[in-house]
Amino acid sequence: MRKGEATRARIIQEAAHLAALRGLTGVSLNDVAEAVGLSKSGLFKHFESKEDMHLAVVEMVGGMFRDRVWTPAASLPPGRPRLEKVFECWLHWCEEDWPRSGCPIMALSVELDDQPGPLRDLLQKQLRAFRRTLIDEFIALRTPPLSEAEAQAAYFQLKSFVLGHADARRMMGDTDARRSAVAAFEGLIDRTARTAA
Amino acid sequence: MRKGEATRARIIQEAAHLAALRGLTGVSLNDVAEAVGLSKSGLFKHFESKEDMHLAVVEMVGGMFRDRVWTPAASLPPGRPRLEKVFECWLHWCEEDWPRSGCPIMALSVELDDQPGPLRDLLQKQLRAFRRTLIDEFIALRTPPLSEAEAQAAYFQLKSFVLGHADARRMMGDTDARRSAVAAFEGLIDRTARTAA
DNA sequence: GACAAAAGAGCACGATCGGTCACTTTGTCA
DNA sequence: TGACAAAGTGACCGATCGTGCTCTTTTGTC
Repeated sequence: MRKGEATRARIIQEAAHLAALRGLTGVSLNDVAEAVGLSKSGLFKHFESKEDMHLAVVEMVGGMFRDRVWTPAASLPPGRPRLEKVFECWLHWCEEDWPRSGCPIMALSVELDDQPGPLRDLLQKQLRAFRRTLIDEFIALRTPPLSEAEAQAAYFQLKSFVLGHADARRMMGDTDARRSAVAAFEGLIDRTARTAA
Repeated sequence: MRKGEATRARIIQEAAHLAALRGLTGVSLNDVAEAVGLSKSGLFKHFESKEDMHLAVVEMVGGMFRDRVWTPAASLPPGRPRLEKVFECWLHWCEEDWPRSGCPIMALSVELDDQPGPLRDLLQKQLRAFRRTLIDEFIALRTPPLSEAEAQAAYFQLKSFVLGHADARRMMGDTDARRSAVAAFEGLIDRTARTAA
């Protein structure tokens, strides 16, 4: 029981890393087995099928994201402190927690966004929950509170800057990506917090 | 000679569409052959290998992007008119030119960003050229002209909003994605054009 | 209308894909 | 410590992968 859970976690971790690198489609069970030091048939003691493993990957990555990006901010006061912490942790997640591969959630999003099915549904559910959380945080950024529409617009830009940061850094090799993203975000926060009473 | 070029173009077109849907890795030569109504061995009269076909796809998509997004703007006056036209055409490219699959360049970017090789190099070259063009356009947005750093920052945000638009629309099913993107972009242009003399 | 070249079909190859099964080894707990 | 389930292995399955080969059909040219 104990041993099994540990190797299962290792499998998921390796699969997530490889999937972030080459996409779910680009990773075979053999690749994962080799990376984790197991025989291919050994994997099937932990997962019923490849798709079952994919689901575990999405779930694990979603939980890890929450731990690393939201949890550190949750203990701060609502509004600006939390939002700034989330943004900082999000960039850190992309750069440091997945240094070789980039954020697996972004890779999975692009890969799954036009492939209906339980995998896409699970990812979507997690993303929607996080989005809701951050929109509420934007609402609390100002007194009087932001309208739902204003907060949604602000979240759109926040998420855009995270995506832009990843694109600039990874695809364009832009070493100033973080600076650009932080500057854009600070401008957004300033404008949003300052808008007419 | 003539006939061959036509089918070659059809192959590339189908391959690009399928690759935008499922990624280059997720598309087999059989898939492409079937989509274009050809036998698998027939493909090899037009391409030496799968990677050769991938290169043709990247090149063709890059040229098409330039035609659909930059060319319509190039005939307008420099600065704001061109930038607004580019942004509009870019969203149109994502939504209408690739309605089922989404923009293939974004899909390819995420798939290739950590896979060194001629494919990634070619894509990067095209993206860098376009980026340079738009940065120059931002520089011309205002008198006195924007500094290189200011223009780079503005381009970072423009590209971010395009990425955010695709993510919101395709992954999150946000039907207001275009409105959010346009609003964010207009804000960016206004602020950038207005900054201190 | 002959004819070379181009376009494409059909088949077969070795490798690898996801997955199954019978078996051995290892860990857990009474 | 002994028993029994869990963990892990290796051989193997049918299907599909990218690619080469030979052959037929189509196309453009003189």
